[in-house]
Amino acid sequence: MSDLRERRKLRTANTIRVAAVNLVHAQGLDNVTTDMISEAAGISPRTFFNYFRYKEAALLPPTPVFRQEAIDKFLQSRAKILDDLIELIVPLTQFFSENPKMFRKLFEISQTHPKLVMLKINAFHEFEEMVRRVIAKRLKLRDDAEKPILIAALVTTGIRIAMERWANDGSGTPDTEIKRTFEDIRTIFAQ
Amino acid sequence: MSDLRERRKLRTANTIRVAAVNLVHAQGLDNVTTDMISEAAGISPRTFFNYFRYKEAALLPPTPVFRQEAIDKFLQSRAKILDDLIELIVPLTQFFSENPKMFRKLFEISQTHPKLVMLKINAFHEFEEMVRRVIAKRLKLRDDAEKPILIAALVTTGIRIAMERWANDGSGTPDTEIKRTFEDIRTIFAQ
DNA sequence: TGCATGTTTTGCAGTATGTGCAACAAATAA
DNA sequence: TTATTTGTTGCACATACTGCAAAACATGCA
Repeated sequence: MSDLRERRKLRTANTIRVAAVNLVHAQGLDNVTTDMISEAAGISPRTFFNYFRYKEAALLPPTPVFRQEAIDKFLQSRAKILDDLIELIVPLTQFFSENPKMFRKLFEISQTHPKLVMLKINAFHEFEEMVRRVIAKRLKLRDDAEKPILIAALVTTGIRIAMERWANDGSGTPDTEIKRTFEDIRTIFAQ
Repeated sequence: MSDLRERRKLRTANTIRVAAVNLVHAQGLDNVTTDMISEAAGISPRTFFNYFRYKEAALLPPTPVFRQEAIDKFLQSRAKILDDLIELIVPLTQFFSENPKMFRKLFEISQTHPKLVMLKINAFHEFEEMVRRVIAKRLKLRDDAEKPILIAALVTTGIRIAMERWANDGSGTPDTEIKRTFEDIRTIFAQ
């Protein structure tokens, strides 16, 4: 598998994404067909489904993945797990802070249609599973043990709210919002 | 609008639900068509869509609603808001603890297909919005203020995990799992 | 009872999503 | 150049879902 081919595929996927986001932003999800997106992206209708399993998938940012070194560091650390998790996750928000325009457009779109709200929520849920697995590994527990499940759910919820805060008010960076949110969470449960 | 008509509609909706759950449980979501469900429920294919907007909607329990008296009590209480929220929400789980078989079947199904996982998550998200509104009212804040958003998200996450715990291990009742889960959450954030 | 009214169900015709398959085109390796 | 691998496309098809108007049904009232 050559490097060129891979980059070409990434570029094509991105072209489709841009076409999809723009069309949907302008006309609404229900008024945009996969044919229109393909047309705008310069590919055949069939090819659209080679890249995305369903129409709406072109409207989501690619699933983030932890860098291996970051995982290793997290697994070996003995500091508080919540702090380490935040440190592990914050770099993933870089994609958004580097493309704030695209992100806000995506965020805006995702509020216009129940289907898209659902997909956004689902993306966080998949993220939650990834976080759960890495927590289980650090705690040397099974994937489906109670502790990893609960911590992953709470942390993901915090991240979700923090990103919403950031997308809404605009000032600051994702990571300051994340820190502020988790302080708020502590306050809520401290009594 | 007579009472008879209303009850008939509820009964029909339920017939469709039962047919759908059983068929999907036996054959998997992708091998069951809306035509098959309609056939099994004794209605025409077109009528299916009079009752449910999309195929999968027949596979979800009806959205729970707070009873008005419970809301009033919650709004007027001056106790700790987290405790009051739990007290407000626990009665909603009665439907499940009263129909454990149906619930477990639903729960089982919802793990077999990404689409169904997504719908389950989405159901909790809609629940979260309901909780957020009632929190905002009690705190005399806007719906989109930070505090209601955050508290609603955290509480809903706790409930979701608690219900998963209950569905998985089987013993006990939903409300004991809810209390145990929130104690665990406190522990996680107390340091 | 029998008619008039409102409601629900149904059939039909049509659009869109999404899949399998086999032919084709293009890039890469030899 | 030729052989091989990889990606793209067209076609045929199943299924989801909608709008509309006719038919069937239930209900309220003379």
